[in-house]
Amino acid sequence: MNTKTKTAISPTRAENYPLWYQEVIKAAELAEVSPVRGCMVIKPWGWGIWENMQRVLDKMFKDTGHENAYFPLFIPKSFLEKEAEHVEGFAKECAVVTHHRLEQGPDGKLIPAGPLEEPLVVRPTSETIIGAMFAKWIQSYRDLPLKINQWANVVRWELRPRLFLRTAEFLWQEGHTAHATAEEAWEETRLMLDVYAQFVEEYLAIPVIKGEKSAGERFPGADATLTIEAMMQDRKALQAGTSHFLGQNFSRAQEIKFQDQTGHEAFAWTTSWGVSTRLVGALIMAHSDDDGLVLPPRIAPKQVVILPIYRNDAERTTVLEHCQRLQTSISALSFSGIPIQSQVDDRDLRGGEKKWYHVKRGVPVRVEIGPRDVAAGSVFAARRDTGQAVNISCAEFLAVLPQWLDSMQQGLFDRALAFRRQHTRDFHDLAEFKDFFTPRRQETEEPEIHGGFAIAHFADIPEVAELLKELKVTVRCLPLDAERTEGRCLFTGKQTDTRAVFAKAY
RNA sequence: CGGGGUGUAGCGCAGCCUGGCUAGCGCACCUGCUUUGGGAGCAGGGGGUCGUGGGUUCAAAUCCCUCCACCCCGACCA
Repeated sequence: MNTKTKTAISPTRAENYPLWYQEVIKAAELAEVSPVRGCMVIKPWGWGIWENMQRVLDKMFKDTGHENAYFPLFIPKSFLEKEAEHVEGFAKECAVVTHHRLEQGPDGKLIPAGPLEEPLVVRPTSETIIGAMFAKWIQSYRDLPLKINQWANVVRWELRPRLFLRTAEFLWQEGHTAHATAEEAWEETRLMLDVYAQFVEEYLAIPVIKGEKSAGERFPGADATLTIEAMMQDRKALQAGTSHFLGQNFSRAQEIKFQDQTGHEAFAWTTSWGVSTRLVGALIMAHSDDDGLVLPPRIAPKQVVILPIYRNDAERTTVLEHCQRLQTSISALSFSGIPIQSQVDDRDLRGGEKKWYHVKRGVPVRVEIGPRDVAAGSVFAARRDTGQAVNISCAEFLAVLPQWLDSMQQGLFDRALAFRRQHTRDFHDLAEFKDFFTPRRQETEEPEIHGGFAIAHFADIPEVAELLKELKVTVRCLPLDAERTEGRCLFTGKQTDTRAVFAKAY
C-alpha cells in the first residue's frame, strides 16, 4: 500500500463510483470475477455475509409458515412455453442445455454429442417447474395454502455483468405459494414484502421504500409486482427485493386446480417472491466509505477483531493470552439478541498492515492490545463507522461493546435515511424534473451526478415511459404508503391521485 | 448485442507512437541486519508464454489481422 494515499480505496467514491465499488469488493475480499464469463467466485468473507442473510431470512420465512424444498436446475423447454408473457420476459437471457455427452474428437478436443430430445433451460426462475409440481400436489382446498421456499442458484445470461449486482449466475431464494382466494394470495404478497423490508432495514441498515411497480416494470406474467427500493450513495436506486401477485395466470397455464368447499373446481391464486446476492451489492454501496467496506454489526460475519501487538516472543505470549481471555469474555456477550462474534488476528504481519486489512473488510470494532494494555488491563478500541477510538479498561470495553454495536447499527441506518431524504424531492414542474436528472459534471471525465429520487404525480400510460427513457430515468415504484392526493401528471397533465418515485437505477 | 478503452510478475503501472542489448518501476513476496503502540528502514534476492492465435520482418511487448477476457457508455434486464 502506498503510504501517501489518504484513503485505503482508490479511486474514491467522488472520483469514480463504479470503480470504487469494484475496488471495495477486491480490498474487502468479498468476491472475484471467475474464469467463466459473467460469473463470480464468492470468497469466505463475502460468503459469510450471505450466510448471515440466509440464516436470518430463512428463520423469518419459517416463522411466517413457509417450508423449504428443492426443485431441479433444469427446466424442460416445453414448460416455459406454457405462459406466453412470462417466456417473452426472459427468453433472451436463457442458457439452454442441448447435449448430454462429450466425445473426444480427432484433435483431442471434446465435442458435444448425444443431442437431447428436448432442450433443457437452466432455470432463470422456477415458476414453471414449481407450478408443475404444485399442480400434482394440490387437489382440494384442504391442500391450500401451499407455502414453499427454495434456496437456489439461477442463471440469466447477462451481457453486462457487475459483481453481486448483475451476474450470469447468482444465488437467491424464491418463495412460491398457492392460495384458495385472491385476497389470501394478495395478503401473502404484502406480507413477504414486509418481511423483506423489515430484514433490509433492521439487518442491513438500509432504508427502503415499499411500493408497487408500474405496468412497464412488472414481472412478466404477474398481475402486480411489489418492490422495495433503496438509494445507493451515488443516489441511484436499487431494487432490493420483489414480491409478485401472480393472480391465476400461472395456475391457468399449469393447471393448478383444486376443489373448493362447494365441490367446484377452481384455479389457485399464486405468489412468488425473492431476494438475491444482489443484497450484498446493496450493502456495499449503501454504507461503505473511501477506506473500504463498512458492515452493519447485525450482518457482519464477525463484529470484533482483536489485534495483538508485541515486539518479541515473551510479549507475544502474554499479549496473546490476554487477547484470548478477552475473546472468551466477548463470546459471552450479545447485542439485540445476537451473539457477538470475535476473532484474534495473530498472523505475523506488521501492525499497521493488519489494522488496514480489517478496516478495508469493514469489521465493526477493532481492538488493539499491546504489552502496556496488558499491564494496565486496558484496550485500544476503534469503531469502523465513525473512526472514533478510545483507550479504556477491559471491563469498561466489555460493558460498552453491545451498546456500541447497537448504536452503529442504528447510526448506519440513520445516516442512510438522512442521505436519501436529502436527495429526494417533490416535483410539480417538468423542466425542473429534467434538470434534476441532468448530469452536473459533463465537462470532466468524472461520472455523472444526478439528483436522486424524484416524486411526482404520474399517469401510468406507455407515452410516459417513452419520455422517461430519454432521460434514462425509470419509475421505481408507486409507494404503498403515499397519501392519495389529487394532482396533475407531471408528464401528461392528466388528473391523477397516483404519485411515483423516479430515479436512475441499477 | 452496438460504440469506446484496456490486457506487460500477486497488485498497480511505464515501455508501444518512431521495431533492435539479458523487458523495467512501485507495492507485495523471500533472506539478513536494524526498527517497533502501528500502512517501517537498509542491503541482497526470487518471480514474466508481454491476453490468444496467425502474419509482416534479419529482428515484434512494439506494426497488421483473428479470437478471448475485463472496464466504461448504450440497448436489455423476472
